[in-house]
Amino acid sequence: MASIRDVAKAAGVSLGTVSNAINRPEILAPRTLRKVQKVIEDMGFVPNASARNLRAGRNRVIGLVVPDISNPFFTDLARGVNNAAFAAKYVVILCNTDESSEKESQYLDVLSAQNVEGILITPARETTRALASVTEKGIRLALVDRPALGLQACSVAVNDSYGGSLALTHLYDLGHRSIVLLTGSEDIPQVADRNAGIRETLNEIPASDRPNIIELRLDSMSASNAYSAIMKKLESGIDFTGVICGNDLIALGAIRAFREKNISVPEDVSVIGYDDIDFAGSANVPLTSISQPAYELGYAAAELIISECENPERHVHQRVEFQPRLIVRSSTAPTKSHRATLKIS
Amino acid sequence: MASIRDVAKAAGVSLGTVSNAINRPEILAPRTLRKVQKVIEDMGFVPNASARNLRAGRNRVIGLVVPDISNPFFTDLARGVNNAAFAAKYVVILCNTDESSEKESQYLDVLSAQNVEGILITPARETTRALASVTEKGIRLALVDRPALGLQACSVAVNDSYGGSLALTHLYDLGHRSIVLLTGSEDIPQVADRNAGIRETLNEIPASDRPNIIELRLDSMSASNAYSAIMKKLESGIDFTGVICGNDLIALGAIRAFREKNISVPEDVSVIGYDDIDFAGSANVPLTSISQPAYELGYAAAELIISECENPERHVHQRVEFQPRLIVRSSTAPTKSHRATLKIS
DNA sequence: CTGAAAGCGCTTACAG
DNA sequence: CTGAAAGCGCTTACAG
Repeated sequence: MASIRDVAKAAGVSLGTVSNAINRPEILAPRTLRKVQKVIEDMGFVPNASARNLRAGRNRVIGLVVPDISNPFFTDLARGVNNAAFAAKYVVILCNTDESSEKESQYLDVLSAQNVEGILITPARETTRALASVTEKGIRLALVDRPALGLQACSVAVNDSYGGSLALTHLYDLGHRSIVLLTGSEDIPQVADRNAGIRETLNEIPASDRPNIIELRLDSMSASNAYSAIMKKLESGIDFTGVICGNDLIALGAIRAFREKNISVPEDVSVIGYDDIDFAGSANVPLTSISQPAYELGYAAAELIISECENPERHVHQRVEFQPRLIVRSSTAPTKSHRATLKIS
Repeated sequence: MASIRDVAKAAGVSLGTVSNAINRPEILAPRTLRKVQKVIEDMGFVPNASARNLRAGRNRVIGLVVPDISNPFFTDLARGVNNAAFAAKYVVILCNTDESSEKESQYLDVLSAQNVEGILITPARETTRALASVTEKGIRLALVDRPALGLQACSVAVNDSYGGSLALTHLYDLGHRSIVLLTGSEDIPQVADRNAGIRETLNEIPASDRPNIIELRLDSMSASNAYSAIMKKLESGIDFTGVICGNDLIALGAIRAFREKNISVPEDVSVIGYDDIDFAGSANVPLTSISQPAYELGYAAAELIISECENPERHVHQRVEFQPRLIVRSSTAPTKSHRATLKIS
């Protein structure tokens, strides 16, 4: 590889002059500058980043650690992070942990060995120790979709509790009073928070009018699991008019089960999803869903950590919270009795 | 940040000894080694990567440039790249170009400024010049899902022409003789290759028995576009029994249109998708599709470029080609006349 | 087995 | 405006 010394020799100037041509072109005599630039161009010279970074004491690299990049939520998040980084001339190392906390801590070591300036992470449960040791090494941290739990770090999140509340309120307003909650394990913080939001909202409703909630837990939040769960539930008849789903795939699986049993959505049963995946709007029954601003979340997280890297002393840790939004499509409708009521009034 | 010099001072040894403790622990006296390791541990010391890389002349960083990380194909590809890199202790910088060749060339500059050792890229059309200049700078290249076009580079690809052939042969074997080809612009190389595969296979069939192909082109390969295109096509009646789709979303959109017109899939019309996305198996009508080994593609590409980085002189450029696979589910079936024929024989 | 020294490629005061 | 020199943090022969 050509070095700055080769360029200097070829251009007949000193080594410092070449460096100035690259970093402070305005202080060179125009003729000298042109001469040097031409040689750089001709040789295809690119300064050695390691040497530059060694001098500068920084490298404009950040790491992004996610549990599952195949999940559309994290894909969008990654896009947001990338675009924010690109705009600030930073670069992102992507680390996909496949939900394994062992792999997560290995990746943290890799990133620290790379001396990244900051790490954006949606940590697995119980990895606060590994994270604390990262911050001790002077690497800045921003937590995505998780509370900071006493760590010196910024965090960005979606208000999941509000998301749960949105879903329940929507069905409640449509007159639903018996609702299936079809979701995953409460070990998943997002699931727990949404359920908490649902319970809270429930308690604000006078007991006489309070919807009855039937909880069904899925091992894995997939369409096929949801299909089976609803098929099984329907064996004992149908004692509900609405379903709140943990994500859109669950909603699609549930709708398939209803259709197979000739139960019409939304005439007989309303179904609401979560995440508002790309496909939600093009489904057979376009899905009502809760949209999470994953891209914005990633963009904001990257901006936070980059601003911390650029201005460590002036930086104050903060928590940014985004609100999910209800997207109403065709999979939810007023209950029959509610429609009747509406006609009367 | 602590440096190797601080560690040496704290441990009461020379600077070279600390370095040896890190890089060649076996040559130190056990007592000295333990002493130094303890200090390293206590201080949370991490060697400066820039300095190491400057000495070593390499940094174990590769770049991955993709047009759209939201596309499940590229998401899976990225997972493969990441896992291969992780296994080889490399790290991946992710670059998402949003299909813009301007952004692509900016990213190439960024990556070259970072002095990555290699770049994996699915290039936009007409960027061979930018790529050539990258290789001139001594950065190794591997092309993903594109021919190398005279570049000094390895390449990995899926045999798209064979994929097209698989789809056509499947419908042909089921007795379909009038088939709609619902796909995107031939400017997209994959689309062009698949269509070429279809035409080739067509020509191998005796003219008397050769299926009639009706081509419909979509501006954008989305479910809603496909829905509209099929709705419009059906206005003039139904003169086909099968549909070959450019991707699974198109297939899902088409099926929705058929259902709305009370045309049953697969009894009246067979529909075959492409990509075998996660959701294909859980759709209302589980989709027959062509599966592309995206993860494997990424893994192989990363392995190729890493082996080139590790052994530049022994390396020989190569092209690795993967075969797509036909995944038969419930959206395709024999035509009615074919079923009759089967009964007779 | 340990320690002093050279050098990786660059940037930036500093003297001219 | 130009050029010689120091030093960023590390690794690795080399002498002891």
